[in-house]
Amino acid sequence: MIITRFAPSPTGYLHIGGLRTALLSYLWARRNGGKFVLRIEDTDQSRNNEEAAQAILNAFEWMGLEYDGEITYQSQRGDIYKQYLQQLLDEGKAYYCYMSREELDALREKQTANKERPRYDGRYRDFDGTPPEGIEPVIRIKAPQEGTITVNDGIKGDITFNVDDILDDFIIARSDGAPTYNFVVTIDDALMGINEVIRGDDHLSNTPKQMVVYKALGLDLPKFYHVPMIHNQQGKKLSKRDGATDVMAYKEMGYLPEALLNFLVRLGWSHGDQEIFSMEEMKSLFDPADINKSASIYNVEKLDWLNAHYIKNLDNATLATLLESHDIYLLSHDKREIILDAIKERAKTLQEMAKLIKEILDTPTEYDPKAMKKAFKGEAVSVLESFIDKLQSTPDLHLPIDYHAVMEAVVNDLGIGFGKIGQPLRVALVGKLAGPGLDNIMAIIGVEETTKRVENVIAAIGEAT
RNA sequence: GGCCCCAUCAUCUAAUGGUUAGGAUUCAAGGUUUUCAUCCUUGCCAUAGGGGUUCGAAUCCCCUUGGGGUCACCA
Repeated sequence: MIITRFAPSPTGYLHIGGLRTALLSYLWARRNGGKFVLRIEDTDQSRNNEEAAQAILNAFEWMGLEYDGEITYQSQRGDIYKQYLQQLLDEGKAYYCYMSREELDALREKQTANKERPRYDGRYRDFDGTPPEGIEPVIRIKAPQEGTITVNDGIKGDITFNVDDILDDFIIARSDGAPTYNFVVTIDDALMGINEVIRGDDHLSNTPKQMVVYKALGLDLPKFYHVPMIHNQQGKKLSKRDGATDVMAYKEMGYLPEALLNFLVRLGWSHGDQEIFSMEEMKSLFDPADINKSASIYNVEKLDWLNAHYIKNLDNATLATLLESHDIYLLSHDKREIILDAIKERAKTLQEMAKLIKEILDTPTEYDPKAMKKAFKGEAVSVLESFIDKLQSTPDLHLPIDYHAVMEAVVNDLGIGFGKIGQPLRVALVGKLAGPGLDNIMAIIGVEETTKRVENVIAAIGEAT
């Protein structure tokens, strides 16, 4: 059975790049009927906090990503790590190193000055003398000192490192006894039965180290997939300065989870010419082996297009529910269907939808001067007056077609084109020259409010002249 | 700087030795729409450069250039 994982360190919110590797791991597990587990890497006490872990969970919930089993917290597994640390010590595969930070720094400085690679020189590797006083030792692992290590990556193929270029006896436990990242990741992945690791390729250089730990512990290696990074417009790794990187910020901006997931799965992966993927399709089609080797640039325009697509295809009840977090309450509004049908093809985000709905529901408080100038030349005022008369004298106005009939009657009576009434009426209703169909707007706000808005604009024209 | 990775339209990608290099987003034009948006049609735009191998190269090899990642008692 394939078991994948997502292992964030809770130092803040869930990052969009993290969400992507989580999604890919999730999809691959689901496609294979395997498991997708979650591990919180909270070993660094000073940087972690509970809110951050909760924020990650919230984002998972919003996205609809379900993990299997219980969450593993590294902070609760100290005893396990100690046990394996002791095992390596007992087997002579790791050792105490009494070098002080100052000595280490000095060594590194000297090496850098000599244009050598900064590395630990192994001075305590075979030490059996009396340890110096007053030094709390770190534990280092005996890493191979020659030869090569090859990572068999499922995306990039075989990558061979020269041990001499990249390794030294790296620290697996700090002087306070706390185990380090490359050590605990290995133990956890192995103990949790994770056999397929899908992670960002910024981890590629960690992999040889982790392989050293796997080997020392006699554990089976998982299959690795190192997914290329997401870059910003400048071609650099996406960072906080690049705008929205917090997954939950997308909720606030009015993006739908399905749009964001669809967008992320298509970054670096494709299936023929298909652009739209439902969750079910992703689960049955995604394969990490098909991921591109190159980094991809994060491009909001495609996300906007996808989001608009998903909004258009959402049913109105769901839409109304979602809009409540954007201060629009339509669930029991009697014109709900007309409103949403009129708006949902015009917005890229829920936030934008909310704005457009407010523009219809709220009486305009100001008029775009350019629109006024353009709409109110010639007989516009008297056309509007005729329209109001007709409106008042027509009974049973409910649906958009009813209002449309009134407009039609007026243009026929006066022998004018639709534009002659459409433009001034539009300015009266929403204050500008763009927006949904006039018949829809009037059906939503009703005869009384329509009349009021027309009277308002006529009054405003009177003031202006 | 050492090591590693990468390279097809502006962007996301397809084409696993033979295609007029395809699709999508963006942009532009036209149509539909009283307007705007949607939608439909059309258009613009790419194999980084140089050498090989081959009847034939975006595809395989080498070099160059460019970009990225990583080098902690962080994760």
